[in-house]
Amino acid sequence: MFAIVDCNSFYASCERIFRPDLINVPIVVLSNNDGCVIALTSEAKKHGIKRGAAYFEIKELVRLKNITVFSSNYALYHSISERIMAILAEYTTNIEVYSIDEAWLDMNGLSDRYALACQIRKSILDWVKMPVSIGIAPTKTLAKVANKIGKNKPSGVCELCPKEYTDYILSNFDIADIWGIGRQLSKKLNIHGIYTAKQLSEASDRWVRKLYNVGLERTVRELRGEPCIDFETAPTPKTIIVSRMFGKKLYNQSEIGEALAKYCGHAATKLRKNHLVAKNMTIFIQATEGYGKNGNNYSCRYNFDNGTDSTIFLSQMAHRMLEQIFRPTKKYLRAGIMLDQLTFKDQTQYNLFNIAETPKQDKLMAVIDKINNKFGNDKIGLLSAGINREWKMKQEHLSPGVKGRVKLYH
DNA sequence: TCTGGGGTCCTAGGACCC
DNA sequence: TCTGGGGTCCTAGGACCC
Repeated sequence: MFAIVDCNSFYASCERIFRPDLINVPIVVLSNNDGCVIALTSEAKKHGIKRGAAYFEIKELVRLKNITVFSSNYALYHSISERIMAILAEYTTNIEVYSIDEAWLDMNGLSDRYALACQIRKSILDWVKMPVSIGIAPTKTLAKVANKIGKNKPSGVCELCPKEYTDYILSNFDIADIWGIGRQLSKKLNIHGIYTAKQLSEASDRWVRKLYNVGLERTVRELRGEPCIDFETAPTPKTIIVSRMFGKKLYNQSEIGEALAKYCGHAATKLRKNHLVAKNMTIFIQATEGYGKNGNNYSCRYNFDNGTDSTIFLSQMAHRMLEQIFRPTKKYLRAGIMLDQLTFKDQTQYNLFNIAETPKQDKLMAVIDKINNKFGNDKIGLLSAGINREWKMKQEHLSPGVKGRVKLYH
C-alpha cells in the first residue's frame, strides 16, 4: 500500500505562509528570469491563467485582477520542503522523497490508513501552514489517481478502496490525468477509442506494449492494482544539470565564463552532498541564432581521468572548454553544464598515473560547504564566478530570503 | 521585447566485433 | 554468380514527470 503526499500549489503556498494577508488572494509564481507561470493558486486559475503562460502576455490581466506575483525563491521552497519531509519522517521511516513537494509513504501493515493520513495532513497544516492532499492505493499509479481526487475533497484525503469505488473513480478519470501519460500518449490512445482510466486498465498488455512501450504496459498493470513501480528509498542522481537563461543577451566570453564557473559551483556542491564524483562534463551555450544540426546550441564534452567533485577543477575545465566553442560574433541567451558518469566517491577507481584530487582540495571544499550551509548559498565561492554578475537572471518580484525568518515550528 | 530548469526511462540506429 | 548473423556499446532523440 502506497500513500502519496502532495503539497497544493506548493510554491504559491510557500509564499503565503509568510503573508497571511494573501489567504484567498490569487497568486502566481514565475519561473527563473520571470519568464512564465510555474505555480498558481486556485483563485488565479479562476481568472483563466494556466501553468506555463508567458508572463508578458498576462501582465495586464494580473494588474486588472489584482493578482499577486512572485519570482521563484528556491532557497525558501527548499527550506519549507525540508520541514515537511521531517514531519513525514516522524510518522514512518519508509519514506521516498519524490520531488520538492511530494513524498511516497509505505503504508503496508498499517490498519487505519485513512485516519493516519488525516492526522498527517493536520500536522503539516498546523505546524507549517502548508495544505497537502494524500492519496492511498495498492499501486503508485492508483495512489496518484487518489491524490487527484483528494484535492477536491474537504478532507484532502482519498483511499481507493473497495474495488467498486476504484472502478467508479477510474470510469470517470480522464487518461490525460494519469501519471505517466502525457499529451502525445493520450492523443494516441484517444484515436483508439480509449478515454478513461477504466478503459485503459482493460486494454491487453501485448496490445499496449506494441502501441508504445513497456512503460505504458506498466501503467496499465498498475491501474489494475498490480504493483510494478517499487518504493525507492534514497535514489542517487545519475546526471546533474545546471543551466540558466541569462538576464540579458551576452556577447562577452568572460561573462559567460563567470556564469559557467558559478554553475560548476552549484553542481559540485550537489555532488559532494550526495558523496558522488563525476567522470564526465558537458558544457553548452545557446546563441540567439544559428544553423546546422544542433541549431544554435554549441557544446563540448570532456572525460576526466579521475572522478572529481572539486569546484576548482570543474571551473578550470569549463573555462578551457568554453574557449573551444565560443564564437565571438554571436549573442548568447543561455549556458549550462551537465555532469554524468557519476559514481560514489569511496568506490571510484582512480587512474594510477594521474591523481588530480588532493586531500588538501577536499578539505578546502568541505570548508566552503560548511560556510555556505551556515550563512546561505553563495556567501563564498570562486572569484572566477564573478562579483558584479551582470548576467544574473531577472527576479523583480522576489520575496525575502528564508534565513532569519521566524521559526515555523518547534 | 519578453516563454524555466532539472531530471528519468526507453528505443532506434550506427559502429564495431567475431 | 553468389556477399551472414548475432551481439554489445554508445548516442541521440522522444516521451514523460515535477
